[in-house]
Amino acid sequence: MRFIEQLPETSAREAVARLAALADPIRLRLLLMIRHAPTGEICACDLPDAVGRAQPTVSHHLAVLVRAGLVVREQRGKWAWFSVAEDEAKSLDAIIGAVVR
Amino acid sequence: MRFIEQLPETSAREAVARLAALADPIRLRLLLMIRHAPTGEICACDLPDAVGRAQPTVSHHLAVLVRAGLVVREQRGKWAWFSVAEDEAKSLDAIIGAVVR
DNA sequence: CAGTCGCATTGATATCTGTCAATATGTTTG
DNA sequence: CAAACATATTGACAGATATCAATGCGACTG
Repeated sequence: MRFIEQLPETSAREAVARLAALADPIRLRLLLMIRHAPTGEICACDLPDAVGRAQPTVSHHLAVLVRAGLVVREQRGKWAWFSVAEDEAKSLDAIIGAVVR
Repeated sequence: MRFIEQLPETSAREAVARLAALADPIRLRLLLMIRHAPTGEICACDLPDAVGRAQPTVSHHLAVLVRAGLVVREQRGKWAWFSVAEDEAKSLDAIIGAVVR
């Protein structure tokens, strides 16, 4: 582990971006629902009701998670399915375990 | 590990608060400097120069870290010293290790 | 005890973010 | 292909946040 002062700008920005993506209650809930889904993925159609936000709001939050590279979107027919990015699963579990009491 | 949907409101809020405290480039740098300081603590007097921000700005960010419970402030004579909260060190290392590439 | 020094607080401002209504886009189905 | 449906995008707005100059407040020091 290097000091962040020595990290290239882009790595520091990406680290903050990942943290910022998690630092919202709705996104954290979305991410945990996806992470713990029995099949490993969740249909976007279920999410607005699940988190109590309007459809565009959920879409926005999902876009943030995808843009941060934490979540992957797959269109399957009419529906969009979201799963945790494979190479992020370990990191996410570590972060969540460290941050949730 | 419980699902966050089942967590009491306050725990969810605290989790997000810890993440939000880290989700800023200046605060992340401050925290890493404190965490990696040879003596385990750093004098506030060195920080504005170290991160390239004005003194009130740094004071503000330090206050955020303290309020989130990640960092402890100790007044020693004229100077204020900051160290990582003892019970947060492990969690912080886990988070930082998972988020910094 | 008056002056200086270190840091916090206040106030002002610009930018960012979460939210939803309205609308657009793309997919399925009749 | 037209209608219906699922999701994304746009636009608007309120609230949060990062920043610094100015100021306040303790604590040392001469």
